[in-house]
Amino acid sequence: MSQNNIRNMDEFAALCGISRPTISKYFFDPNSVRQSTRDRIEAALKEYDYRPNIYAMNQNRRLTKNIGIVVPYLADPFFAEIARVIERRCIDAGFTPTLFSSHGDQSQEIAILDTLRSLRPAGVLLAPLGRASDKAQIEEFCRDVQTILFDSNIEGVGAAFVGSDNFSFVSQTVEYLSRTGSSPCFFEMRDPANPNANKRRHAYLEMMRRLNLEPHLVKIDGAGWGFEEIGRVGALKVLKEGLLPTDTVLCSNDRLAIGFLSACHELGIRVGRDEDCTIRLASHDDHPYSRFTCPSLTTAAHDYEAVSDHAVETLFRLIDAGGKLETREETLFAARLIMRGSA
Amino acid sequence: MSQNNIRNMDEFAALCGISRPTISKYFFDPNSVRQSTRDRIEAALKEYDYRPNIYAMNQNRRLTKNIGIVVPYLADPFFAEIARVIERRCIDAGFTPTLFSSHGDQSQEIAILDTLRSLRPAGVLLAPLGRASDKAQIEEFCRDVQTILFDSNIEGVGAAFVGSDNFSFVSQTVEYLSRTGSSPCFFEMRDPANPNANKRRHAYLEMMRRLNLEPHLVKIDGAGWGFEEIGRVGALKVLKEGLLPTDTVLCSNDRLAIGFLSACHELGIRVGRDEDCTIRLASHDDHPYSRFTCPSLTTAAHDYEAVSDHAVETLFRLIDAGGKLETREETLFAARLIMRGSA
DNA sequence: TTCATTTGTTTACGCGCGTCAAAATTATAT
DNA sequence: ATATAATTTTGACGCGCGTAAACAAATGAA
Repeated sequence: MSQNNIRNMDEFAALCGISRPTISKYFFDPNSVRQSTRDRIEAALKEYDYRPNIYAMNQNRRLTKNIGIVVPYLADPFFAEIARVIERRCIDAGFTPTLFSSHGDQSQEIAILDTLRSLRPAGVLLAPLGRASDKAQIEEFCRDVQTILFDSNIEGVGAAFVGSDNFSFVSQTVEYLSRTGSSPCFFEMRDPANPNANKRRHAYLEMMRRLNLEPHLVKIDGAGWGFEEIGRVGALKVLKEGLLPTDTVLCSNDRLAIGFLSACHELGIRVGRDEDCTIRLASHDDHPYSRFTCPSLTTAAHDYEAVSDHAVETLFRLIDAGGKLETREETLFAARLIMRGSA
Repeated sequence: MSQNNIRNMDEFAALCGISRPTISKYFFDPNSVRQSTRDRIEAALKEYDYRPNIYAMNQNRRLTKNIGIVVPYLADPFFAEIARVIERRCIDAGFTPTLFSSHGDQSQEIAILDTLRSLRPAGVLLAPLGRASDKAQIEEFCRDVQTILFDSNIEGVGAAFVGSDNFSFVSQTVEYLSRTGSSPCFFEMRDPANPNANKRRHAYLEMMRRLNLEPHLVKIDGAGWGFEEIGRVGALKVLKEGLLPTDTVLCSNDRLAIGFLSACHELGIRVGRDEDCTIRLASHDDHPYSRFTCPSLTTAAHDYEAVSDHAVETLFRLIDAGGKLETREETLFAARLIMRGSA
């Protein structure tokens, strides 16, 4: 490894014995130059460890190699996990991902889109806040920047949507709970921030209809992204006032269920399928912590990998196609039922 | 709002009726121009919503306005939370933070430092992996880039360190547990990834010595960042084999404790201070989920805000000082004992 | 009003690289 | 070997802005 005296691409090109335009071409896409020249460049690269100035690179490129990843709430390990996988895929494909979290806040989501615009990214993977999103602004953003939506859909916005099939989640849990005991009521926020919540409610109602069972919706108050606390407070109220219509509860998502379990423990109510338990509880998402709750949560799991992979892959197709897919694709992945202690 | 036809700073300057160098100055620091000109620029900014090209800006600036934030493991809500606060502070101060997670992996940590180097940031806030870090590489990085270490210290590396006072954490929990019941054993990983773990062990031993109590270390196997699972498996083994020397357990951190609780539940062991409980459990960190465990966790809380604020503030001082503080500062913040159900 | 000080203007250059067109070279196929 | 296609080189320009120096204008206190 020699001294790193190389100030610019010209000097590096001279050391390689290759012209600068070719070097430039190589850095945009290593496969765009002949194998033999690629080898020579990479040998020199190893010896002198030169790296082109990213600012100068991106200034005049039609398209940068940046990819924006936006999640609504990074403190939720679900999003942290999915962001991790997506990040990995982008890097492996030669892109530079940048991670943003809206932190559950509309103004921050808008600010992120603004920042992204000036980054001129090759593409963006956006999981919108949902109900709290300023849809007009997102729509406008998607007109300017190649964007794939994930997790939370906004009809007609973005080049494609990749997410989980909420009906698959709920149908499996409802079917399982009904088959192995009494049928569940559905525990959810009155005013859910995430549109998936609405889809899940509809799926619950539909499944109960199909199974010819009477549906019960238990709606609790609360706003924001502190779902555990909302679930805990809501469950305390419901349990104390005896408002629970069934002994089997299906939570809209795991974080609410975590709060529900906390409330049960506070009240000395045992949850699970043992004889001394009075409540069965199940949920959706397979939150990273759901296997460590007490009891561990029976839930329906996202196919993280499939969602991440397909979102990234769709974005790459979009980029390759120069920003146009024939139609706006919507891809939904099925859930996998995970049976644990709580139901 | 007019059309956004403005292609560059020259055009915007013309529309303002102000010279381009002054506009340039304004964008580097709005306070560096006279109030009256600032007003004129901002009025024009509102009307035409021009934004300078960040790539051209950063290409020739001595110092960019970028700040890198690096955490070891973003799926841990503790780091997600601290990153959120730091991000906010940076934005408010007119900087552009970029968040990176090493995902518990040395090679990724190194890759991040490499990326950061070419971003030429004004400063970096780095929480190293700890034991898994390549210290030589980090040291070299810190020589080139203004860096403040946080959470996990590396002696002598970086311009300053900001973290929590592990002795404060452990002394409070040990004192509390010993005062209100039998004295605790210390439950930890045999080979902890984080240097804080070692500090906590020493603090435990020191506190037990001071209180004239016999210390007991319970070391469990496991590697990586899946602390909950490591704690669960370790606790299962310890509990099943009757290796627990006391009925009071102090976990090195909350994530291990979450695993411990899970194991207890599996084995039908009740945890808490009620009469029918056989184990008391406490821990450290005040993990965002620790209030929702069953039972809720008695723990020692980080002063998130203080750590974040002071880290950011120290970095700003460093930047203002042109990259040199008189001495390498190490600032530790005390913990706050949070009494909950588990002990 | 006067003079020193702060602030803004003019002019001009350079940063590091993208990109283009035409020419030269190399690889591949016939 | 020759024709054709693919790749690289040469030479040159421009991107959008930072920055420096010399000068002009505005400000503010005496």
